[in-house]
Amino acid sequence: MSKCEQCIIRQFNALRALQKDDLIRLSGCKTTHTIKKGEIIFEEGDNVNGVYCIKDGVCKLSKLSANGKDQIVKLVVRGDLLGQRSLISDEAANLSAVAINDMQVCFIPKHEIIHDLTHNINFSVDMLKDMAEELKLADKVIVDMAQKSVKQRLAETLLYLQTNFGEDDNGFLNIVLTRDDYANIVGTATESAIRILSQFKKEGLISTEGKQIKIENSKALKLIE
Amino acid sequence: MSKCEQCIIRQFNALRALQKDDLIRLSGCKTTHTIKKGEIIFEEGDNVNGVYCIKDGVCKLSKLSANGKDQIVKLVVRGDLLGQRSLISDEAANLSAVAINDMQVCFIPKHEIIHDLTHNINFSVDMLKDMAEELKLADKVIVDMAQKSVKQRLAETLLYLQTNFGEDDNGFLNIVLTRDDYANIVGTATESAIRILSQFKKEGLISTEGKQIKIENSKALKLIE
DNA sequence: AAAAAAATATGATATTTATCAGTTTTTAGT
DNA sequence: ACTAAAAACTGATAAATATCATATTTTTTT
Repeated sequence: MSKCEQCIIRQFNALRALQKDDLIRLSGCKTTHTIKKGEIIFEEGDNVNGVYCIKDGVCKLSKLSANGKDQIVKLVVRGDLLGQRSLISDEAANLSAVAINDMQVCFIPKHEIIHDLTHNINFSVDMLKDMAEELKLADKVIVDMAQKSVKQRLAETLLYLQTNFGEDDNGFLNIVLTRDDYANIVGTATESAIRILSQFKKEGLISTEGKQIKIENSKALKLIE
Repeated sequence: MSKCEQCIIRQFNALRALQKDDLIRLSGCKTTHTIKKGEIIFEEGDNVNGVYCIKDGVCKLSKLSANGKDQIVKLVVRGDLLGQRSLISDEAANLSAVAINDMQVCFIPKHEIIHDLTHNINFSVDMLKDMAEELKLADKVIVDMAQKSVKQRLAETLLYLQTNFGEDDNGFLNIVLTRDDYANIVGTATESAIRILSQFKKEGLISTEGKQIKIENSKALKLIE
């Protein structure tokens, strides 16, 4: 089993603030898990009882709305923590987490995190900084949802995926989402998302091969209105 | 000048975690301000250099979108802190803050807050809890924006104002917003907000007298779809 | 490899929301 | 109290988006 002291992933989140002895303690109580694509990590209302540190893979954080549609609020990726919001508020999960592809995660029990939060001020301040960044991003999403068209949001989502996940040797986005996921990220009907992607394809902005998407003209995508 | 040690407002925010000697120190460096309705407290891009503790009044936190419309992200009220997000991230303001009615605020310089954040773990954890709560609310707004109709959002906004600001002796909401503000909260065109309010009036769900709004049938408002 | 299921795609149409243009009412300033 | 400006309102129309129906393609299961 890998050791927290030697894990480089922690540099990407608040765990970077921990010292060697803390990390050794974490190593002793953490559990490592493989999560298959499509598996539910936790659902709204679940007691999470700890924090996941994402070593590899991606999951979607979503919330079920009254009309039965899932809204994806955030993609959680390698290096991110998962579950810290609920842990800090000491509440059941507010969002559901579902794996988008195969994942490797470490689970750190709640009491260990609480211990560090209440004894290591660097850790709590770093956690606070991470949370402040998340809040800023959430505010941006609110404004985009309220003021931009579905087409603009879908174009931005594609560009976001390009910059954050990169492209493979053939130029396809390094993350594969269903059309339904795209719809649930931009907040529209699945048919609408499909239609707009088809339109982008016709206009030569993207090309597709099954679920895979290649961005052909990112400049034009940025100019969509 | 009033003293932080005796101020009850701090019970509503993270400042509750501070001890008497910290509060006396704050009292010595804080400044008290009266802000008139419509005045700008800070704008996107400004360096805020501290945190405002709202003693009275309400302000809107908004962001200008590309199409020139302001999106109101949050109403900041008595007891709330203002400016802490930017301070923690050590960035210029991400949102603008404008007074919706006359306000009384205390301004606490940045270095004092930083001092407490890095020396008082109860304070940083409390700040973290407040921020986690804000993030949860922001996530809810994202889902509402994405999945609910303008009419639903406007109905919910009215109910939110009723529960959070209450009503005066005549039954009018204890907060007065312009139709433009309503539009900027729900993320729609001003005319659309006006039109829906008119419709609510015709249906007997609300009544109005100038800018003042009275909720006549909250049960029916909850059932809007 | 065949069958079943799921996902993608497209057309037709309905509904929602934005935009433009103009009127009336309210508010603020002198 | 009068005037100018701002805000609220309404109608007509255009544009965006959702919904329903159905066909096709892709993926999964047997």
